[in-house]
Amino acid sequence: MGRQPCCEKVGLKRGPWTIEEDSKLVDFILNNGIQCWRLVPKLAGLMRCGKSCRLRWINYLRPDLKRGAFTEAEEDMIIELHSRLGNRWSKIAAHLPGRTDNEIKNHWNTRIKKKLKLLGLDPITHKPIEHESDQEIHHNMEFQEPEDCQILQQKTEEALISGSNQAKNECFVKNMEMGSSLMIQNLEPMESFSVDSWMDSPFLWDGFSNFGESFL
DNA sequence: AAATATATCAACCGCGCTCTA
DNA sequence: TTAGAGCGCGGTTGATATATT
Repeated sequence: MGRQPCCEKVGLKRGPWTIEEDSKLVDFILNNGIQCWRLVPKLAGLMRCGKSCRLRWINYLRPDLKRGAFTEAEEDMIIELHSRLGNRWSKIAAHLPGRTDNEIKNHWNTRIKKKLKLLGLDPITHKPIEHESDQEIHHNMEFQEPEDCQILQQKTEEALISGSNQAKNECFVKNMEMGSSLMIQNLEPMESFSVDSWMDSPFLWDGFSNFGESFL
């Protein structure tokens, strides 16, 4: 026998909130405060469950919420806190006034995780990702279409000659995606991008700044 | 311009914890 | 002590927006 549902779901509205619903909820909470979430929808005249009201208020309607993109300082803080606290989003959110656990969790999953991976860091342990063993590299290469490798290698060389940072970065990301450490090692101008040293490369950081918002 | 893929984020779900009778 | 109610949390889903082909 499972746990009983938090409320009678029959006849309850679900999905995105309307402006009218939002204003009903805000009006009610500002005038009455919150004693019991289960009673809020009934008293506020909403066809929602208490849980849904709570979530809407906490994640969207609270007047103290900060809107807009995360700043670099906030991102750094999230990374630092995550390294200490793990996926305890509410604990992390407690250190970032105006940000919700849901918002931080979403931002982590969609952006910061990728950013860390590109920096060669494991988003779970926050440690540098281990080099693939030679065996694994060879294994990967076996499953790589040789034509694809050739095309990528050619494009990488062209990018290096062209001097375009954007082109270089595109090729670099593709190289990383293909897990083709061997290809990178085989290209003399790209040697500085062995996993050991690529994080220190001015080329890489220039590239990141060029990515700007689209990268982050 | 249309179709398809990918990214983003609001909202939901279910579990576990805490409180209370 | 225990069972049930309510709340909060973290994982997941799905709708929408945006980018790419």
